[in-house]
Amino acid sequence: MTKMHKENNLTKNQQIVLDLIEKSTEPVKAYSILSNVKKKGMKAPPQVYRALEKLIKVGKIHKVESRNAFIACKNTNCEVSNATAFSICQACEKVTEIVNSKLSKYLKSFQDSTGMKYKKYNLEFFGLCQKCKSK
Amino acid sequence: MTKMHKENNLTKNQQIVLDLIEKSTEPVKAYSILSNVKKKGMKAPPQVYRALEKLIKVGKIHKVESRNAFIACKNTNCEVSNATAFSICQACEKVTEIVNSKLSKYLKSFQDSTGMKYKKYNLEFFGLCQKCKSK
DNA sequence: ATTTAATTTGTTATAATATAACACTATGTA
DNA sequence: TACATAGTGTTATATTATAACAAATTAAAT
Ligand SMILES: [Zn+2]
Ligand SMILES: [Zn+2]
Ligand SMILES: [Zn+2]
Ligand SMILES: [Zn+2]
Repeated sequence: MTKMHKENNLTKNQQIVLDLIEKSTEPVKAYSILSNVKKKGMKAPPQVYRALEKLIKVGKIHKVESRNAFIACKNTNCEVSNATAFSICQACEKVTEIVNSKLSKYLKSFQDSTGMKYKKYNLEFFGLCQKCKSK
Repeated sequence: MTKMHKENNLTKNQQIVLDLIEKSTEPVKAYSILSNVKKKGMKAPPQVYRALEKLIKVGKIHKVESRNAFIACKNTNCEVSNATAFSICQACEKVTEIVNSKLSKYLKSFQDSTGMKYKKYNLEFFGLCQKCKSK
């Protein structure tokens, strides 16, 4: 069969899932993805979770751990997903990826007392967004 | 009935769950807690999850989001759980709470470009611990 | 071109994590 | 007492995620 993807090296299923996540303005949950891609032929959870796993690996998306949801990367694939930071509104659940080079430099060079060297971090900030704050 | 707790204001179930988590040297999963407290009379998931919720609220324990597991606070209840940082070994899954005032000061005062003010953060670092690094 | 290895797929089933709902009990305060 | 708040025990169910396996596809190597 011919190649099934656009200009990158994603497979058909991976591209379907990525397209859906990129179109969304909010984090998307795995089973919401599943129900939305059934019309495209993806029928079962493993198909979705496999695509998600690959997309995370290549840095196209991130998992928002505290929400069990997935969001498209807005930051040049976050050096393959090893340095992620999010801002989460506790009222409306809006999630934004934080792009801040000072923060990422600080965290990438962080050394704890045990001398452990980190390869990766994930940071989630919680609060109220402008909109919710002014209500 | 008489008071069911030790010197704090935890209930019997909350204290049972806290004792178990504090005794553990590694993060504990909810269903592992459940199976270990059945002999103490806690029989169903909601009993465990309610205790966990309260313990998190008062800062006695934290949830390690990327692992869906719970760990006792080692840091004066982290100002009621609003500023947490963990070091996670990707090989042996050892998890340590990071106590570092420079880091917490930096993150507590962090301001992003949207002007959103944060009430809470959770940071998870991933890498190899000393032991696993030298293998 | 044929073999090989690595990856991805489709599928069924099931595991693991977490919450809803409801009647009831305990506790603290007025 | 009466009231409000919080916690309990229980059953059922919702949500999130993975195991396992046969088949198909792809990339690379001979
Ligand atoms: Zn990113
Ligand atoms: Zn908001
Ligand atoms: Zn703590
Ligand atoms: Zn280790």
